[in-house]
Amino acid sequence: MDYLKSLNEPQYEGAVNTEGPTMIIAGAGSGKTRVLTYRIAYLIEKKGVDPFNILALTFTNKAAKEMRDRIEKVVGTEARNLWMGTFHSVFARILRAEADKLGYPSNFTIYDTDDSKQLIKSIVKELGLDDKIYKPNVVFNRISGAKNRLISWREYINNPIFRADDESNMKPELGKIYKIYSERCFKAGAMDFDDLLFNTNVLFKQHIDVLNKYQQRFHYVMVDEFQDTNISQYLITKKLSAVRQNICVVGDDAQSIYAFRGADIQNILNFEKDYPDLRVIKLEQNYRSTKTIVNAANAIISKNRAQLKKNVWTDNDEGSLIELLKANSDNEEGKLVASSIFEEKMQNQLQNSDFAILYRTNSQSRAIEEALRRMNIKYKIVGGLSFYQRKEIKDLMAYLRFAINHNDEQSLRRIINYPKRGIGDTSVDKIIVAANDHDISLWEVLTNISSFLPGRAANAVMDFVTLIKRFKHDIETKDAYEAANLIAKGSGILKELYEDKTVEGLSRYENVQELLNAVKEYVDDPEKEDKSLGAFLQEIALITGVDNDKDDGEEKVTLMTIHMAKGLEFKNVYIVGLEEDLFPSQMMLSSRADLEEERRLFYVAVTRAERKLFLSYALSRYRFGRLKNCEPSRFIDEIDPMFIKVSKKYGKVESSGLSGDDYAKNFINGMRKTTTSRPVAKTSTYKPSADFEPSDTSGLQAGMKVEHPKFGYGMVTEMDESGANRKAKVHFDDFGEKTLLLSFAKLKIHSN
DNA sequence: GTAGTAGATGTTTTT
DNA sequence: CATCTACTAC
Repeated sequence: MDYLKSLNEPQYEGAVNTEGPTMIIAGAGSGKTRVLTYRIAYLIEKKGVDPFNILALTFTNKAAKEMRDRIEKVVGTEARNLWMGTFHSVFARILRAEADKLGYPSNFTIYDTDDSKQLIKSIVKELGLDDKIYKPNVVFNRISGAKNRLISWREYINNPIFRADDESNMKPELGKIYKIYSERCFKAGAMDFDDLLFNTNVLFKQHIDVLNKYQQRFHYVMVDEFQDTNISQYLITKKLSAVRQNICVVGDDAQSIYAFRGADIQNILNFEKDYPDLRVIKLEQNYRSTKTIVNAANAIISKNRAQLKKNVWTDNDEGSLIELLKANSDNEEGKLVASSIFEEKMQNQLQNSDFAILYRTNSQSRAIEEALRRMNIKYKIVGGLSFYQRKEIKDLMAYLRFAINHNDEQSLRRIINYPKRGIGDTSVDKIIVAANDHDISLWEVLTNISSFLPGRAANAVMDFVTLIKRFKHDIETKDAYEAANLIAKGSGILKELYEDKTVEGLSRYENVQELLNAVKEYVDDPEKEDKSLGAFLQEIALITGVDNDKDDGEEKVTLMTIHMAKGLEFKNVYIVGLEEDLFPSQMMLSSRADLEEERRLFYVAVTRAERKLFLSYALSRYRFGRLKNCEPSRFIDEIDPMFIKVSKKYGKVESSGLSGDDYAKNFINGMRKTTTSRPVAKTSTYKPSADFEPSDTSGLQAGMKVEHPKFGYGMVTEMDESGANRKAKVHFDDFGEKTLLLSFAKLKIHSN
């Protein structure tokens, strides 16, 4: 038990108190994974628990794999038998085994978000509804939200509150769409991500014997990142541990960043009520970061209203100040960051892998990438458009999926006319309508197509059916690799891509080959028992971009979204694009709770840094083909200026406006004006006059009336000249109180 | 009814 | 900037 000696007191408590309900509140960088790892190792080694009886749930496959590796290092290969994985993968596995009890085939397809949205889109179209009002995104989120709160379509339709809510949002048909969506998924033998959890709940509720079986199996249940669980997930773990009560959850309310996915911070805040004899352990010592970073992070999160009491502190050095870089444009921002990395590397003997660049949205990576390439700094992007989301991969996967599950509507839509075989949209719509109107399966329509379509189209469909039957035969008689190869060739996808000699076409062809290689690797892996194509598809259905990152051993700077940065740490971290409306995102600013989530997101990002933290923002950004004005993020103001050093070295803002890159872009776009302003928030009717000319703000004082090009008229309530930047608090008529950095704010002084 | 093309149109985060 | 939509020609 040597490893236990390396733990501090609360960590040790967390590792050895294995019986009864336990909640570990783990501040950022406090060694939570370590505690969880040793806890499991302790159970196996000291308590002699069979790994088969331990269930450990994580949020990403990566986290699961990492923890399994770490446990394996301590207890050896026995750790392989642990039930460890994401909620989705563990319960998909259980659902496959019990699928018949819910009326699903065991080879059910898993729809990703893309599939779900496509299906919603076609349903909206079939119902003759306006897709400007019933936007697939919005409808999907509403359905997803309902499922995550375990509200079935029946309950949804019968609930007057939802109805009233939807009607006031001008979307009275949402319940109907939810119903049809659920029915169509069921008919297609498909579950979406939320169904994996929703249906597990249904399974455990309807089949007590099944629940009992798994209650008997899992003697110990552990949940990592508990703050990110939604109700649906929480209830599953609660049910599973109901008999033995050995449930241990680890989390940090300050790091809850998945509310948009239904994560409910109340889970962690209310856990105590559900388990009155709960043991609560707090890990408050941060081992990762400097005092400056810990304090700056605490400053941000302390502004949140709902939180658990916790005092994160560190013994580490004071460290250097947080550097604030400002740039004229996103391209210049990229250059600043790239050259800063270059210098840091030289001065402090660091490697590329010591650096991470974090951003709020994936699209922000472009400008950074360009700059890094120019300075010849190697980088890798984690996440983003994952391999399995690429069109060519999805196409081939659709063939594989459909050859296994002949009722998978979304896959059929993808492949029935790709490559082109003379079956147009109208025919496809007819097929799907026929299946629904006559209440028969898609495959039945396809195999009896002459009753539904006129001659020419029917012939094309019959050829397609023959093709699929052949593929099915291949799958049943050959291993996954051979079958996939035959399907790639037989479908015509390989030929289609091979003939495309453009750069993109070439890379698509290579990607398909890459997928085939992945199948081969799977088949050749001695640890995999089931070598069928079905088994392969099941395994990769829940794999995402992060898990897929291949390491070729080269030292690289890591680029990723802040969400992906969870659980990682780097010596130097750059957070870019710290602009109002981008981070915090304007889409999130509908309520105070949403702003709190953005703060937690920022907190997570900040605490990734071990030694140095760089914040940067651009005053204008080239997005979606347009150049837009930006303002520095309010988060900069929420950190005590004591911790910030405005970098003079890099942040040279020239008054002339645009850098070379942007001039070039403007020229190409034929734009004479340097910038166009961002659209104003919905509630506002304010439009700045065309000749808006900012005034000199040097004499600005509390009580003065001002005009802002975006926020309209307001009154200065407070001036702050103490820090590096002069700031003014302004109460705007339409937008409430804002803090403005005066060196950037475009203000017109009207009177006093 | 299908295929090809020119023009319009969004754009958050992840399992 | 890639994807979707509307239009035209077969």
